[in-house]
Amino acid sequence: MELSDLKIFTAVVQEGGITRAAERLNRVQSNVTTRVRQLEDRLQTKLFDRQGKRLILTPAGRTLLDYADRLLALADEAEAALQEKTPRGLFRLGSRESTAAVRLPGPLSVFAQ
Amino acid sequence: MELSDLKIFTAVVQEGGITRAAERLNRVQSNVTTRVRQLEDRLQTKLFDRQGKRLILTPAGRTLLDYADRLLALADEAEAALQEKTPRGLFRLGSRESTAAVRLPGPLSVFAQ
DNA sequence: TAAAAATACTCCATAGGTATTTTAT
DNA sequence: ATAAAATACCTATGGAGTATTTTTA
Repeated sequence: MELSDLKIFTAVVQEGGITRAAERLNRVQSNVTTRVRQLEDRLQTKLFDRQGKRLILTPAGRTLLDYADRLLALADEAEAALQEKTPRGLFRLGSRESTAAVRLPGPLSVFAQ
Repeated sequence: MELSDLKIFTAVVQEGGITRAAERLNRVQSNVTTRVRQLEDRLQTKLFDRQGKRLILTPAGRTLLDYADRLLALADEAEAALQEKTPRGLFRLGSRESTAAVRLPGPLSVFAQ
């Protein structure tokens, strides 16, 4: 199961159909159809009940949808965190005691809080 | 960014090297090398500092690791939830008032709580 | 010099596209 | 008759492997 599978799956649910989902995803209808089926195969779970055209979420589909939303949101958050230009992480600084006392308080006060 | 990328990334961190990660993943060393580099390219972020053999996590890598762990755990949880054989979801049941009063309390008590 | 990462290449699986058919409004 | 999903088939991207080279401990 990949994030791209979940992106396609949620698009189908949100758009209420494969064709419209494909349009939004800038993909082709047959591709979306196939990806959804493959996802169902891999998970060994039916995600939609096909009543002709209508695609209706199964309870399992509903369950997956909840997780998919959370996973995609978390993935977005991760990517955003990495784009942060603000320096992060541990910063070690060494100096002589005398220098530290005189020189460091000013510059370091920038990072207070 | 796909879950398989994150699986590879975390394996490299946990095993402390590409070769050992490759072994654990039943993949080949060059493949793991490439996947890690591609991930860095896509995210436009260096995840490791290469000091010769040694791979050392950058702060950004550290950040991604946290998210990766959460994402993979959540994905596992999702798959597990779908394998649950216990029926889930909304269950609608119609009956005549008289039937309901006499016939339903017994069977339905199974689902109490 | 031994062990690990990087590089260059080859191959194949599969994702994505085109065209058509089926199905249900 | 229309619109959407399924199916069959083709193409090509990129993931995975083999072999080799580079690097540093």
